[in-house]
Amino acid sequence: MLDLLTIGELSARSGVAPSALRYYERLGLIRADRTGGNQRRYARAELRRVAFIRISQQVGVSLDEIREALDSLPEARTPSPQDWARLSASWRSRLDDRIRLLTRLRDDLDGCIGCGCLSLQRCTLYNPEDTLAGEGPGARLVLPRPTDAPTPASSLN
Amino acid sequence: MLDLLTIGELSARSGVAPSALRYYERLGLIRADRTGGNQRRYARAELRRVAFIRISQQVGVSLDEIREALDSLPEARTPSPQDWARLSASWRSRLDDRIRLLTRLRDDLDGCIGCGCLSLQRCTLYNPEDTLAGEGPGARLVLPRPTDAPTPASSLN
DNA sequence: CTCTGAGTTGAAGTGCACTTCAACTCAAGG
DNA sequence: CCTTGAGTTGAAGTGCACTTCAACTCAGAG
Repeated sequence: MLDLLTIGELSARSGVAPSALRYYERLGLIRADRTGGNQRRYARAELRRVAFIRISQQVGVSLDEIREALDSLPEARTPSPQDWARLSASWRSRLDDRIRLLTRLRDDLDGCIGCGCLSLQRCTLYNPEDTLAGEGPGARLVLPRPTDAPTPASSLN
Repeated sequence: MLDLLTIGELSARSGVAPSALRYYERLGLIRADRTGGNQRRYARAELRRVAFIRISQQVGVSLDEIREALDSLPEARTPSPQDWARLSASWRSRLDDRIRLLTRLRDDLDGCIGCGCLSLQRCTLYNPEDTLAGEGPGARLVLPRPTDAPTPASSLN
């Protein structure tokens, strides 16, 4: 059966606010059919896209990159489990990197904070070389490299 | 020797842009003396504060919370290594939570994405119980909301 | 048919963490 | 003294990910 969802239903089932769903649609991350009265109707497959979006955000991926990833899904048919697995696998090294960074941070935190090494940029804790993009408002784990400051490498000379 | 740093020097040594340092000062995260000509001069101890700020950001803490934590440092004397250790310890459970979440995400990613469970809110991957506060639309799925974490101020006194 | 709740739009607003800008002063070398 | 680079300010701008708003229409129950 076709079983199309209203925006309210998709919101309730995904836990994502209707305004966010409309925003995602504007960015091209999800799509909706329209009724005669111009209301959105979502295929059930969109639920999976929304799930993928939210999970990807947790990995630290921007909506723009998520859109690129979603664009690689087949348009003709409903994506298969394999299609989704391929996509999720592409985030995996990113996830690994982030876990590594946070683990190192945790293991070094007590021993390192307060000691002299924190004054220096060469401390691995302070200056992780695998800096990643931001994660969204309020949840930024690793900040983008400041642009008008000298790079750490050069400034230590 | 007192060895005060200019904003440019602090920027170079910390890797943080001068504009960001001024911003931190406005928020009350760091402080500076002034020369007769109104230029900022930073004590060396500020370098450690900046380091703490950047590390804390990587843990996922907002500047506002970092300010609260820094406010708990002794004002009269230069903070000791123990003072810093106490502060860093307060981020630790947060870091643990974050690592746990990402690890689960990584371990479940391949197996779970694409399967039917992603359509459901009860999927642990999609809807980790330790981060979901509300249930209405607009409820953030994962962006770390420190509802359970002890506030730095209370936990440190 | 009426009523109400759910949906529609574009535009503007929010919050965070900064950055950029213009217009200006200061500090240090030659 | 002059020049240049570094520093100063408040105000405004940026980018992301949304949310809120006003004004409106639609869909389904009674």
